[in-house]
Amino acid sequence: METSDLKKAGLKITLPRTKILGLLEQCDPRHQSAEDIYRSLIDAGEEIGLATVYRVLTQFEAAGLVNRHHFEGGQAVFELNHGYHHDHLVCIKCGKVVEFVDSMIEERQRQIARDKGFEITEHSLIIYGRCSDPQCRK
Amino acid sequence: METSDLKKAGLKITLPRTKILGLLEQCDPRHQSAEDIYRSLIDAGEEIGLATVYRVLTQFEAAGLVNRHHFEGGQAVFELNHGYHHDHLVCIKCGKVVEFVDSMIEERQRQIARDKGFEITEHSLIIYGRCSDPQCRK
DNA sequence: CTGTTAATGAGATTCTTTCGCATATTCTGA
DNA sequence: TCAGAATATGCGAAAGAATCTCATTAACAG
Ligand SMILES: [Zn+2]
Ligand SMILES: [Zn+2]
Ligand SMILES: [Zn+2]
Ligand SMILES: [Zn+2]
Repeated sequence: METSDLKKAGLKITLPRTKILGLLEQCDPRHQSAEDIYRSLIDAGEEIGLATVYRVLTQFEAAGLVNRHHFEGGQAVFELNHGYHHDHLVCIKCGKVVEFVDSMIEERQRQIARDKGFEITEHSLIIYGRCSDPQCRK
Repeated sequence: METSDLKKAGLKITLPRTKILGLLEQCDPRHQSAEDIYRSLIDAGEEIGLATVYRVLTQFEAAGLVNRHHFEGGQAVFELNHGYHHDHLVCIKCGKVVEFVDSMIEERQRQIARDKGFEITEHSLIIYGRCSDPQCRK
């Protein structure tokens, strides 16, 4: 992901935008809330406002650079769009997020929409559970 | 659904609870927000507080009488639990909600969770799109 | 460099949901 | 039937997430 993508989206290349893009690029917490990003930047000594983080993420979303998901529990999470659609498994204990794609599920959804006379625009599939960490299985 | 279910849940049989249960019983708008329910009751001349509606719905949910879903757009919606699990198709134009069940999708989810080492507790599958109404297809 | 235009930060604001508490209602069992 | 204890209610305040307003600052085309 590069700053040139910002240009393509008609967005000026500004410090806040490049910083946020930088944070979104990390793979470790691929799914981060606006507040997570804000905290990371503040803790790193950057001067940025929470409103800017929300604004920028919303613009990135509109430009297709980022996807927003509403997992349970308050804040939306954002992730860099890495090209292919996927769904999520979320651990209700530790918050771990695992991505998956299942072509059978995708196909069945298309079939169901067809049957019910719907034109799909998008979908959200989130499986909640306890991950394999022993701490989470207690 | 009867007031005896309230007793079973350890809840006193009060006017607000029976009124809310009554509204949830209707099939027409099966999926209603707390505010929808509040408005219906106020418009019907009942004296009730919004906080009570939220409180009661949360208790109903805890008792397994009601399910809460977070469709896009602000408020959560509630529906009477009619025994069997189902997922939802939501029209982004008119808000129409269609329920469906697909055993293949359900099975694939179990399989995916197994593969990833997750113990499923629940899941949320919402398909967004435009329904067959010509108004919604423009 | 400089002017125009867009972007930012801070705080106020909206919207949804929950809390706290004084008052009112249930319901038990005398 | 009627206390009295235990719960529930309504109201307003408060919390939490996200957006808006607007004066100030930064980006970048020329
Ligand atoms: Zn876990
Ligand atoms: Zn993801
Ligand atoms: Zn429609
Ligand atoms: Zn439903």
